Order: sequence, then structure tokens, then C-alpha cells
Amino acid sequence: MNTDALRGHMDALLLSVLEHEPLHGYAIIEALQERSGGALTVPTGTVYPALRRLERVGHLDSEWATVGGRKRRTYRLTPAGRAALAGERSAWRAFTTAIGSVLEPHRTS
Amino acid sequence: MNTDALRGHMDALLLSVLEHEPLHGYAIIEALQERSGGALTVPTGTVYPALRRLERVGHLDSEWATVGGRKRRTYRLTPAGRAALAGERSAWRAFTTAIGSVLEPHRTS
DNA sequence: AGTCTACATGTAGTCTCTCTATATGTAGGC
DNA sequence: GCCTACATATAGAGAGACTACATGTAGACT
Repeated sequence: MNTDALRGHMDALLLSVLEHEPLHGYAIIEALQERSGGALTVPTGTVYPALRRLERVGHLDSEWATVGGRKRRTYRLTPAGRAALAGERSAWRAFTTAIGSVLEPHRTS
Repeated sequence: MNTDALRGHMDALLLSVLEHEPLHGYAIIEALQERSGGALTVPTGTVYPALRRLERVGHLDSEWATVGGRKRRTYRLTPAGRAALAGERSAWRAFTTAIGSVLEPHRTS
């Protein structure tokens, strides 16, 4: 289902999934899976490092919690992260428009 | 205009631009630029190696020609390349659908 | 008691592709 | 003579996604 075409879009996905509620890594993976209708199965070795990277650059911050004896690191968007998400969204639209116009021959008008 | 988000989509772009006519590297770069409305400026250091890679895996083959004293290597789709293009197209649709459904919150219906 | 699955996080190392920078050469206009 | 457009090519850097591994708790089932 996924090649390494995700490259450069992981940030957008992670920020987007955290837009309305803070989540921990495992829940983020499930949310991505669910929201994409099962198409996105992102491995833990991709998600956890990416979350840390986003925290390092100030788009997320995190907090530890213990729920039912299990430790969770819950991530939430920072204001900078929210701004970055907006940028990612418009970049995504520009990206799909550009590639799409090359890939899909249609519409000369 | 372009980050390295192209990663994994170059093949699709190159195959697509060669679908209806064989072209040489330089012309391919111009075609990409034109078809995308100027959004895609792909450097030569990306295109030439990618073309050779696609030739190596059998999706393209090439032929030298001299036009006006200048040497050109003209690439054309092989049958395998044509099949690969079809695959790339459906992969692209699946990809945009998946990412889009995560990124754009709308439409619950 | 032992095993298995779901929950939960993390890192080291690999892989592969895109980009930057550089090199080389022709043709034509100024 | 110089500059721009045309035309191809490669070496090296850089970055991020993946595989595989390591670790541990909770609960269900046998």
C-alpha cells in the first residue's frame, strides 16, 4: 500500500491528526490508519522519530502520562505547529495540482 | 516551489511525459515545466540519473541522435514502461486519496 | 503457569533517491 | 571574444522513511 512516497508528507499527516486533539504515538498510528480507510500503515520506526523531530523544531510538545499502568507520551500542537500545518496544507494542494497536471492528460480547456 | 517531496513520484512524471512521444532529457525537463504551469523545475542532476535508472530496469530505452550538431539521447517507453505508468497512475490516485483524507477534514457523508 | 495478543515506546543502521555543484561541449547572437 | 540557450553527465551530500531489534505492561485464554 505504501512505498516510500510518504517522504516529505509525514509532517503534514502528523500535524493534521493532532489538530483537534492531543494524542500519543500509538493512537496517532491508529488514527492515520482509520482516517485513511486502512490505506496508511505507518510503522513505529517512522512515527516515533518523526514526532521527536517535530518536537525538536517546535511544532509539537509532549508530556508523559500513565494510563492503566502503561506509559504514554502525549503530543500536542504548538502555535508554530498550527501555522506549519496551514503551510503543509497549501503545499499539499500545490503539489497535487502540479503532479496531477502532468500525470492526468485530460482537460485542455 | 519544490521540496524533496517529489521523491517516489519522479518515475511517474518521467513515464507520463514520454507516454505519447519520445523525448530527450532536456526536452523532458521543459515538458515537465510547461505541463505543470511552471511549478516543477526539476534539475538536470535529478532527471538524467533517473532516466538511466528507468532504462536499467527496462521501462525506457534510448537512442542517440545528432540534431544541428548537438547530441541527444532520446528516450522512449517500452511496453514494460507503459505498464509501469498505468501502475504509477493508480498508485498516485490511491496516494492522494489516502493523504487527502487525513489532511482535509471535511465531508463526513 | 505459560503463552499470546494488544498496548506502548524507542534506537541503530540501511537504503535510496533527490539535490548541489561541477564538468564538458556546440551553436548562434551581439 | 563573450554570453546564453542547448545538451548530457557524474560525484558527493543530505535527509528522511524503512527494517529489525529491544523492552516492558495488561489481560485473555489454555
